[in-house]
Amino acid sequence: MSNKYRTHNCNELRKDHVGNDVVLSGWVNKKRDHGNLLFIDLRDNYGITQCIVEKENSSFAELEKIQLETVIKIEGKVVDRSHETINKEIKSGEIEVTIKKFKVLGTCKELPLPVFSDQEYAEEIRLKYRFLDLRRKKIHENIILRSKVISFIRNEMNKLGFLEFQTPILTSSSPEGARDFLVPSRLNPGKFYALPQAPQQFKQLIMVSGFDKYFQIAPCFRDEDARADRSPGEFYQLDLEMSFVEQKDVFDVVEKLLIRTFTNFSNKKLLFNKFPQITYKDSMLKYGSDKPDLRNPLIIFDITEVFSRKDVSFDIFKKLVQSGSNVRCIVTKNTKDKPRSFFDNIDKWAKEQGASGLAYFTIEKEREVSAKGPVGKFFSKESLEEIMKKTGAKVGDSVFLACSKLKDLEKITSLARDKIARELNLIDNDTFAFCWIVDYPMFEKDEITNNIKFSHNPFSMPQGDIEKINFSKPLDILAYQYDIVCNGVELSSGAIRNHVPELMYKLFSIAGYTEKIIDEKFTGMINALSYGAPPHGGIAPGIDRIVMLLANEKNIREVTMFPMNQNAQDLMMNAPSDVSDKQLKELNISLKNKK
RNA sequence: GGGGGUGUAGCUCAGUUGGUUAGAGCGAUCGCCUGUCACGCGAUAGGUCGAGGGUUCGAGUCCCUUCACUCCCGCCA
Repeated sequence: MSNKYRTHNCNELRKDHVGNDVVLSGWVNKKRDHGNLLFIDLRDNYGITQCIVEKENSSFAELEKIQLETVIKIEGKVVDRSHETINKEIKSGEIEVTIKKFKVLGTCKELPLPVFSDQEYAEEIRLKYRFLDLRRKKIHENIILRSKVISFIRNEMNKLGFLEFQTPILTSSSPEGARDFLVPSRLNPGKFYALPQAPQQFKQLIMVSGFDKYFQIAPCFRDEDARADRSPGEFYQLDLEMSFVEQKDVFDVVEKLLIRTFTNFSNKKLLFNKFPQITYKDSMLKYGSDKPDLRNPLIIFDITEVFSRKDVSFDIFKKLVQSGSNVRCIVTKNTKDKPRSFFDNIDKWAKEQGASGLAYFTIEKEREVSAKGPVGKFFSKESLEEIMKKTGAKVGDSVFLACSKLKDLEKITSLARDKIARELNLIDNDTFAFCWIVDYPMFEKDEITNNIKFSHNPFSMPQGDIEKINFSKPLDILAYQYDIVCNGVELSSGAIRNHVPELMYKLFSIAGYTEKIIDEKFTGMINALSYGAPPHGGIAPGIDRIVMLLANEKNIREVTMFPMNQNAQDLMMNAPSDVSDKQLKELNISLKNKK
């Protein structure tokens, strides 16, 4: 491509072009002014070309004063650089362009933040001037990576026989799940659309419509509070659904896709080429979480039973155990020589996390096995041997113990597992460890109300023979519901769906929904399932988190072009904002507390 | 809704036990400089120390309130 702005881009000229007259356009990345000789690094999306102008040139004075980040067009000749002046850092470093003429295409005011700099700077200013921030190398490359990953995934999905469809953005609010974003309807006063939290019902309807395999890079909207790995408001999923499949068929497709994507875009090793499948129950016990980081070799063991032994005199824990608490522990290998401060810091850290601390002891053996450390004296030789048998701990290892009610216990041991591994440097940052978490329970008990509620997706298929499910023990019902986790990051969840209307009514009734409510709230779905629905299932991996892992970023805003801040405000566009009285009137809305 | 961290020049930061006129680097402006690539050298401008209140002879520093940003908990089928 050659036009009045450029004959080449800023990463195109090489030794072969020496002698050519060229036109380049781009941003003034950097100037180096030697008084009678001026270097200008001209930058565009593709790279940098060093341009040079000498005092004799009539443009010299003007170029010398030009503000960084001004957009200019230069006309000049490509010249060879002498051997000593070659810059190996840039691809065009063997040549430079002597400027004959130049023209300012876009002026630039004094910059609120430096573009050419590796400095970190305040989020607020970055978001307000996102267009400047996005010029910076790191984030510019992240956004390009994101584009490439999405395009690669599209291509792979097409190859796997999936069809891409768009689903509505203005849809109906649903009673389950996160808080909805609502959109008032002008033509239907007093009624609201909701933005989709996911195209869940639509993708199932697509299956009922007979399309067999669907995918979409789908925007999802949930009005929940932000986290480092969670944008407020909106995010993207690779939403996919397949008909006439079992769980393993979904797994095959997704494993194939993720392995291809991750090997294509990262040099990190995959710890497992076949993703291990861990049941929810096992994961909660061994890792204290349903999103375990399997790069971390530490495992949590339940040793509650040990605290009913007569030869254990750890009375605080024993009393707690009697009142229904559990004891779980983490064993660290060969840590007998770690300084006291190592253990105490972890105990102190645990207290900061809101736990009552982490007790610890180290197993030693002179004549016989004994435990050293503040609580070591409470354990007899035999009780230690039982712990060693249960946990695989050996002489020289240390045992960290926590005791509390199950939910708190899972939380603190999960955090401790991560903390201790980081302290001991046990996590290999150059690997990706994927796994499936499977066999989620269909229901759980609401801790506050004590009511039975859906633990995940209410449209999931319960496991087992439908005729034989024992609905009187809902908490024992497992679902064909699964998550993918990578390096402790929850990448997606999915399920084989319940396509049997009678079963759906039954399950919803357990969670407290009458037939009338279901008919009202899930009209489209329940209706569709009554007209010949195929068995189907799917999953929806989070695009943003995939790109985060590939870009090695801890914050989702580093892979999002125009993110909102933690308070769900777009500082660049000034959203959300006030609207006119006319707009409100049209929508039949009056504000309760107007400023 | 709750807890932690941060807030000093356009940007990144320093600022001791509360003590004189609040500093540095980058950027900006002006000057010098022909081989740099984080060019170099010299000078100048630039401050509501987030805001408000309090303690004190005296507050960037201590206390209270509040705002903004951020991390976490809750929340996220």
